[in-house]
Amino acid sequence: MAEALPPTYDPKQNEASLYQWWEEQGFFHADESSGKRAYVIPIPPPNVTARLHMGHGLNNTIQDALVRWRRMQGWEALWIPGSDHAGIATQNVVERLIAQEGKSRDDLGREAFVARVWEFVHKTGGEIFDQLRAIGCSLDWPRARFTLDEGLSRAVREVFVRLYEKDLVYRGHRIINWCPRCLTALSDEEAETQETHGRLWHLRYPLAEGVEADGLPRLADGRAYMVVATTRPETMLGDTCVAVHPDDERYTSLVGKELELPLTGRRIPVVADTYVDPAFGSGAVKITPAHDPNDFEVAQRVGAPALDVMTPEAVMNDAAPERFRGMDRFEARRAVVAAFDELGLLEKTEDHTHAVPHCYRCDTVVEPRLSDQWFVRMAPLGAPALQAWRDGQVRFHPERFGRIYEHWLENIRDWCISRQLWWGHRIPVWYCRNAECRETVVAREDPAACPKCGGAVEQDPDVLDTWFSSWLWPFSTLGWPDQTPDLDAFYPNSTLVSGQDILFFWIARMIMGGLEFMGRVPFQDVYLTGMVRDHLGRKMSKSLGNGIDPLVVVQHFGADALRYTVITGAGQGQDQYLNYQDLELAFGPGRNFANKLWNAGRFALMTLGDAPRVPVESVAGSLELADRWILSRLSRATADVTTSLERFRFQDAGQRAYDFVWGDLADWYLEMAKPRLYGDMGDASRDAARAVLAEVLDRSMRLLHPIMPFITETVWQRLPRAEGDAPSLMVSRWPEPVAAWEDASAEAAFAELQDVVVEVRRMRQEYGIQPGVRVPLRAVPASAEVQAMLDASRRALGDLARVDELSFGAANGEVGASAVLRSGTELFLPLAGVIDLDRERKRLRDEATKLEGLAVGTEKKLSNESFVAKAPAEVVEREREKLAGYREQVEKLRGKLAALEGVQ
RNA sequence: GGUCGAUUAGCUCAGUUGGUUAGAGCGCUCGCCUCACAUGCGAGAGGUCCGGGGUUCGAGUCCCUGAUCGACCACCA
Repeated sequence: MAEALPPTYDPKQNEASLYQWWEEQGFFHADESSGKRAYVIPIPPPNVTARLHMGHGLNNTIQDALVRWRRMQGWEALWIPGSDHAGIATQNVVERLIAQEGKSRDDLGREAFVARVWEFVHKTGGEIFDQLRAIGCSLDWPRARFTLDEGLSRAVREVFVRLYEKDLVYRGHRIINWCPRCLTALSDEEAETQETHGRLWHLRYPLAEGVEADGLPRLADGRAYMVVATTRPETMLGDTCVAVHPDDERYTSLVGKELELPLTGRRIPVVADTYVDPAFGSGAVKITPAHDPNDFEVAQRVGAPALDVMTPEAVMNDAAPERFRGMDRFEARRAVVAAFDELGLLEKTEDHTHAVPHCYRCDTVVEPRLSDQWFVRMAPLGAPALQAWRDGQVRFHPERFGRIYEHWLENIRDWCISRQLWWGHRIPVWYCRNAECRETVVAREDPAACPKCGGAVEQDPDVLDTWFSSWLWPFSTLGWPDQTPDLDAFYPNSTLVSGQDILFFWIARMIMGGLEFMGRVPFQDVYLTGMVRDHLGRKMSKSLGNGIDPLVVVQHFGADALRYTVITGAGQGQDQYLNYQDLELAFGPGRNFANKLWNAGRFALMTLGDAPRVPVESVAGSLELADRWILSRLSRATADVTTSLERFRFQDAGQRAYDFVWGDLADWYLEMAKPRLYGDMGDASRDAARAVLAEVLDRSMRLLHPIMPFITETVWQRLPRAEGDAPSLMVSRWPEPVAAWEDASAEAAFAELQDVVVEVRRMRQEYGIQPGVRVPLRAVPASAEVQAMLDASRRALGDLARVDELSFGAANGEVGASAVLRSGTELFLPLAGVIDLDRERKRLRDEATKLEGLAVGTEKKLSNESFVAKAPAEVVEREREKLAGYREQVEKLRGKLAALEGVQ
């Protein structure tokens, strides 16, 4: 059996088949009727057309680690897979596809286009699911959902109708963010502001003919004028007034009078509104109600009309003067500025940095546009969501995101949910075509006719924002609005793991939705991951070509290596940096760790063989120091890993398990146990070592399973099974710390042993003693206890240190290498003739000097009255002990030096 | 313009409520193909904890301030 295992672990041979076995065995399935406490994670549904990237790799690994851990702890753990129809994104992809055939969506028509998108989704949509399988995600596949499937569509419709009935959804004629490329409205969140270096143009608006005023500058022809500043000069074509502050004395006499709007021949009034900041620019603001949200509000207050001068594509329309018609907005901008300049109406141009909103899907500059759209009234939904956080019903990790959430909710604005797209949930609103009636029908079932007049109705052509289905995810996936067994068992969910970028898009809205429709927060904990960046700190992106394909990593390093790397690569909520040019640097350590586990397993197979598992309790009488030490360390590691997971400290959990397995178990215990396991130390000793080794390895695999599921299962399957064990590690029990194993004195004694061994190795290295050379070691232990420990570990110590003869006794000033350990134990290697005595003298002197320095520092500290008076007694006591220790060591070193005096 | 992060070894990161000589991995140097593992074993070098003030017996840790990088929010045209 053992010989069959190659010395190097090959993840490719294990992972896919292991995953398939888990899935076939039904281990991923959560039973809604088990009655066990439920642990549920709502997956952030990836876009249906998405391919897995490192961001998915990170947050799905964390989710899987949590689900696997809770499942092992005995919870009914549910993780439902799903994907998002991703309205704009998917529609854009398909539009590009058909564009290659020389067609537009209008050529196809709505029905055919939507059919085409479905076809595309069915063909490529499942790809990301296979990729999640490849990294080991234990998702309950038969429960997979899609935001546009029948059930979720019903939930969306129910929610829209309910909100309409409560007057929380309404149709409004407002300025919204409009993408002139996608030709749809966007929510405020979908308009991403980018810092842009632009210009601020100062334009002169002359007073209209027959209007006079004092104190204004004058043009060459004698007309007085006002100056307005703008970053978007083309919008002046749609100006319908100029606003000044009512208290601005420069302009009070002008309020109510008219200006001539250049290039248009229109006369527009000067109005007063407190929105204007008199200190900024000229203190006069051009008002373009149809193309700026603030201007729109000012116009509403002062009763100015709105004049839309652009087409949906942001091309100047027929309302613009003829010479500008048909011009793109940026072309018109240049033309307007040139025209002002020509007329002597361009006062000045300044450089100006400001935030410009861009479409989050295609990066086109957003054009504010006046239109009819559907909105959700957010204030009534936001208040309970804010309160829930304040009450501690929802907690963010890291905590600071709570304040960001709070700030957003306190300033929440209504949510524009209608999109002028074809791919998505059609808005369940019908309008009566009877011009006399015009009834609006909002209904759960499609109406055949107008309920008021019996006339024909037509459905609103728009669809809903993609996020309008996502915010229902935690309960819509469980069958809501029906009262299903799943909903009973699994709502509320438990933990949400997500990127920070969708805190507002998704997380905050889910909390609002959960409270509104289910009456309870959808989850208690929210863990926000940082971003995966390249080694230069840049976002990974297709255009920069600096991304890392998780599947390539799985191929070359294994899923466990990927998972280990992302788990241990960043602190809570911190960004992670990975070098796409050197995958070995990033993922090598994880692969090596998996290989370490593999080999620990091989070692166990070779030494434990097919012998039945013996419980540790049954060998309690013959446990040796190393046994007691490793069991104690294991219990503490178990407690630490569990605590770290509970606190969402994944990096700590991974690191702690790694340190235990590699640093304690592999480096020390396995080495010390070898002679015993080979039978050199007698049967009792061997049996004790076997029992302990089996126990410790078993528990180590359990501890690491949530992070590295494949290798741990692979090793665990080959270990001797304990009575009544589960068929798979993934459904076995999470280990508990064992108080009875924790043994401070064993740990202290073993630490002394480690000191001895390390020191011997150091001396051998220092003096270049070849591995095969036998050198006698003498040790003068500080106490009978250490003496006993050294005796007990004699064989193991010899093996580790590669010192074949050990003799314990006084060194008597004999020439050789020597060392004094922290415990006071003195080591001596008689090396006359082997070593350079001058070098040894120097080493001893240096060591003594260093210790003297430390002693002086400590002495000074202790002679400080304030320290002694104010520091805690135990701290002072510790300092005293330190000082005594330093002095003792210095004494011994001096003795050694003296012994070397005069020796050649 | 607000708010919030980050800055510790060449690189990627830990460092719990202030308290032994600030840690790990990778890289580097040296020695090892030692019967689980060379994806390994052993030893070692390497740090003004971003700068400047302050509080304290004591500061990587707390306060103030500056710098650099980053994120989020924001209607100053």
